[in-house]
Amino acid sequence: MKKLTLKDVAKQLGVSTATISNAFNRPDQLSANKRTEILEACKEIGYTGPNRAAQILRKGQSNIVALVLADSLDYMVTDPVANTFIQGVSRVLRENQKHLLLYAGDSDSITDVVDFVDGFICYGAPRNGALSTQLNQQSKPVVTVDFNLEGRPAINIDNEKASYEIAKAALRPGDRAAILGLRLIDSPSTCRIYDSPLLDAESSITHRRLDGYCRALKETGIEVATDWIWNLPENAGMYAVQAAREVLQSSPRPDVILCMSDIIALELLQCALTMGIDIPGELRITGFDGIEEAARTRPYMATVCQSSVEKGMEAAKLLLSGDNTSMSLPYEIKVGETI
Amino acid sequence: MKKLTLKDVAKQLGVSTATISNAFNRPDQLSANKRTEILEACKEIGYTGPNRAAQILRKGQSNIVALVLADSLDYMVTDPVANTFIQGVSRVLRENQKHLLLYAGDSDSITDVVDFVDGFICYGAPRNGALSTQLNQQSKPVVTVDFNLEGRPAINIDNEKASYEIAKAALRPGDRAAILGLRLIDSPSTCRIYDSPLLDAESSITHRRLDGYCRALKETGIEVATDWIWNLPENAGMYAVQAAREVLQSSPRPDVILCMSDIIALELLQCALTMGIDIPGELRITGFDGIEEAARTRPYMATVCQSSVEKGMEAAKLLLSGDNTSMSLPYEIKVGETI
DNA sequence: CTGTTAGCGCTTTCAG
DNA sequence: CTGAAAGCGCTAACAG
Repeated sequence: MKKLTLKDVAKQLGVSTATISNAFNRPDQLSANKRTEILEACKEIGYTGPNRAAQILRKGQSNIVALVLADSLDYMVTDPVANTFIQGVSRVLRENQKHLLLYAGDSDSITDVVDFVDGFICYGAPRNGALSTQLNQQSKPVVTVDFNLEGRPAINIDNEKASYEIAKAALRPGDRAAILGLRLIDSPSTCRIYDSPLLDAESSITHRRLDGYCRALKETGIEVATDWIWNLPENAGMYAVQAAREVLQSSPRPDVILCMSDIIALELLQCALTMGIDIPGELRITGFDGIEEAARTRPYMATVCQSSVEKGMEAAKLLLSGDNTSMSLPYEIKVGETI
Repeated sequence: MKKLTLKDVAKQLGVSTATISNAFNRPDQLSANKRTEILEACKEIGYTGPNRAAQILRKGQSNIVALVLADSLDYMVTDPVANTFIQGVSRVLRENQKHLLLYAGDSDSITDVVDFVDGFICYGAPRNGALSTQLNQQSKPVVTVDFNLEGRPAINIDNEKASYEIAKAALRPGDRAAILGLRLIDSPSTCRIYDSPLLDAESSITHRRLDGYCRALKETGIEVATDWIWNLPENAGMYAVQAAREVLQSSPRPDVILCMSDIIALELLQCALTMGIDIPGELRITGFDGIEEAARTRPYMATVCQSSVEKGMEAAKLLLSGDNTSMSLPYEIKVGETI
């Protein structure tokens, strides 16, 4: 049995195509009676409504929102921070009957979808920088998160300030301090940064975090050499373990280690405990993000809690509202038991 | 500046629309020279290729695959098992230039997307049973995972056998045993099942797991009353904590607790350790799934490892291949340190 | 309130 | 290899 078209149905019911269309899309254009009559008849003969593909072309609207993630879905989908963000987004989209298309930030271009999605939420700077340009050149709404695109509304937290505050809480004068950073330089593996050229030093949030750490360090009278700053290419346990081992085996060992994510901090904590290091007696650790697992761990991780769910919800709301107003979301310093 | 259409471009370049279309879609229809010449000219004037919305309508193909999850995205997106599955799916889709649309299993219907997606991967029985019917009635390819749909290819592991084996490994004659189950009955909160009507007893994989446990229990000469079987509505820590408390406070306390997921088992382990219970001396625990966190925990969880990444990859491959052959994937019993 | 009609932008036959 | 033309299925303006 071939799929029914609106035209078939109109013929069968002996009314015009406009009437069928209106019955589904514009209730005000026909009497309530006629409408329910038509809708029932449609149900009876198995017509579930106008073909969406045709609607998309005709209306220029698909009810699909693309969520452009910073990196390949492969990485992103297992990152707990990204996940809670997606959770927030999906909650609002669902309320508004929109659908969610996941788009990888290392894709070649957005041309595959730009013609039919209703808008973009861009979570973090796409690994492929060309996407940023393309996103900005097209005319559909874009909301950026943890990242800025000229002229587009953005949602952020104050990463510099948050990092400054958590570092201040952890540091004591005379400390030896190390930093486990994220995407500070362009390297495919865990390594110390030395004087490698910095990656997106102007725009990336991890550089803002570094700025915050550095301000706190300076104020406390502590210097950190670039061989005490590690770079992880991705926020994944596997890279964190390597960095954790390297830093814990340094001699002399640092008194404080500032980590740019909870994943990193947790892995470090695990390593340290295994080595029999007393936390926070011999070593203080701070994280960033406030993921659930960080709260489950004993001792509780000192970290910056940002509500990713809310971030996601706000991003989706902002996109759907069409507003062009950026916003800065609150965060919370959780002192925990590791400093 | 208005967006260019294929027609505009054809006029500007002084060729027919068919030629432009062919240049983009069917290289064999024109000389290589002409083709690159056209493609370059297009790039120059800023035409990135045929409008996708129109292509979708015309070709009946969108390169979008819908992943129908068992429940709302809200729940699913933070479930580590689901996430690794999505990871697998996305990896294969990306290789094949397909895009991923996440679809909630508690949606009202699939009509919003059925007209334009190229196919469906259905991960677990959708909470809204109507979706199953609709999926089966439409003509686009469907692959089911951890679940069966008449006439459609399915990917599963042998849940009954795996559960039997892990239970056998954990049980000793004379044990008192309890079960922490998942979606066995229709209840919105954690509770014992007693003799509530079972939910999808025929088709659900958690009932297969229960079958496996029961076979092992019987063989070992152990009886488990229905007030020693708990039901969790979702695979989430919050429900697990409640069940864990209830079961650990039972008196006499069980010697073995069989959990239908690692999330449940981990939460139980945590509770037990907090209460000072010796694992496995005073209490043995088994999980199911083999999530990463279960391997990070000390003592290591005894569990059934199934590779969700592979499941996802196989599901996507199967969908794209158009084959109609179901498959059963291997699993591995990991004895761990909790039994 | 209903029917007619011109496209939305493209693909693909078909004749040249 | 090219150009003309018929739709894919629908919506919305317009005239009745």
